[in-house]
Amino acid sequence: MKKRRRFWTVVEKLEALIDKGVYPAGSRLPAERELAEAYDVSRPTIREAIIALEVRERVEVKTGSGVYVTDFAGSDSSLKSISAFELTQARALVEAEAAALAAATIRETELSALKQALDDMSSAEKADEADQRFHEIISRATRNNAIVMSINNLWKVRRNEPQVIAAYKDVCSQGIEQRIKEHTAIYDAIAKRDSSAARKAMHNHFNRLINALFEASEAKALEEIKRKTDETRGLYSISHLTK
Amino acid sequence: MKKRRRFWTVVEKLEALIDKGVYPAGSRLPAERELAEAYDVSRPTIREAIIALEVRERVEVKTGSGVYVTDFAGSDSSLKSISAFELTQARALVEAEAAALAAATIRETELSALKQALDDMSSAEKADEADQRFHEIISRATRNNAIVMSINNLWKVRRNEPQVIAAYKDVCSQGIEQRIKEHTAIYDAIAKRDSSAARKAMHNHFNRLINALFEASEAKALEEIKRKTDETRGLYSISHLTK
DNA sequence: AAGTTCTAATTGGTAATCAATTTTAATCTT
DNA sequence: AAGATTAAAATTGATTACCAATTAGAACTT
Repeated sequence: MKKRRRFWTVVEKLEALIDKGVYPAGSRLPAERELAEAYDVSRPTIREAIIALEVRERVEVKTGSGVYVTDFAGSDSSLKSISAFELTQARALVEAEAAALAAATIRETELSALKQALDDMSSAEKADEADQRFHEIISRATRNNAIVMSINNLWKVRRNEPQVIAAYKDVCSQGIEQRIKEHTAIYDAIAKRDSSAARKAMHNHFNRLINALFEASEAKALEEIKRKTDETRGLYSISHLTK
Repeated sequence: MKKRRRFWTVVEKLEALIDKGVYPAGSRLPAERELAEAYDVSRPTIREAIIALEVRERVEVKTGSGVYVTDFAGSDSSLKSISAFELTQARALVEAEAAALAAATIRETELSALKQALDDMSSAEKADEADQRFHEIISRATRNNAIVMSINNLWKVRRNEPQVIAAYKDVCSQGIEQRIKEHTAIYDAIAKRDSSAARKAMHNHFNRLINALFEASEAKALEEIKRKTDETRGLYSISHLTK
């Protein structure tokens, strides 16, 4: 599986070095010829890699001078380490309002699709997909592309941020019937076109999630403390001396 | 000002042709050598341009076969034509909740910065910048990076979507004292740590904006109708015959 | 010390060449 | 004639070598 073009591997290596701080923001990269020798590729290949980094706005090329690392500090604030708590709180707020809106604007066909998603949540293998579908139907039912975009972006964080994925992993699997119960409440409220009930039901759903996240993280924190304590205990223990 | 590297001009031309539909999604671009001749540059330069397009995910390169245009239809759904109404509604919902949260979590230093932004709104040239700063301080005061991200993304739409820019242009300039009044109400509510008042004040602010947008678009629609009517009248008029 | 000039380093860009891969067409086999 | 095999053509992948344009810094002059 080495069919990828060479410059991509150079891009990855250089980007890793930039992220690692070996080439800090504002600093100059080694000359193209040096890089070519260092990575054992030709100069055009290095040029291609630099162009890729330039398109990604990681570096800036100054003719006759060199390649300089872009100051990327604030620019990538969109991916500034979002925790599972933050994400869930944000989702609670946005999706609750979306549900309230959707209760007023949803169509019959969407309502039946929502029911279908709810039913699909019962089967274990479809559950996660159905969950996502459920929320997406509601977001689209708002007839507001800005809201759809916002919720989509939050889902992107949900899918891409490692710490979020890890945190949700522990929580999602447990309490399936509880999850279905909450989604049913959301569905019922929307079906009744009751905006404030829909908002409340959605809030309730996410509240439970946040609490579950809290408990899980508490449990993990306790475990961590215990582990460290054990380590320390091992360090200072004198039991091995008396054995 | 032609210091830009050559491949960028090629990138622009090719991207324009792709957008225009000359090279539809899935179709193959001409061979590198043909492109090199067509744009009167060398083959490496064409390669660089293609790499730039590849990094942007506009094309896909298949070794020995050719360069194919990526199907970009659904991928860019995040920017699926958001109207000023949609954006404002979404901002109303999200920023109102942010204000409610911020009322509980804001610090004194942020509060004074908020006051500063409020004062700066009085001077005409700083007004827009101060407005943006005002809302950003609130979003950051939530201590929730997911919310900050969501609001930032909505601001991106605000700044980049042409139809949104045009719609806001007509509205923002008028009613400056009204705008300050609304922002003062928001500030007061947050300063009092009154979450529901902050939410309400923010809602009120955006409601006025939506109404203003409505009026402006109505006025424009009327104008458009009148223009078209005049055109038609001119077309069918017999006045020029009797003159 | 300040400004100027020159030189070396660096990126910008091209041409020519060969390798690897894919597509296409021709050829062979059944 | 249909299908499989093979060969050729087309295309991208990558390198070497070369020269031009720009920049940074050293050396020089005043």
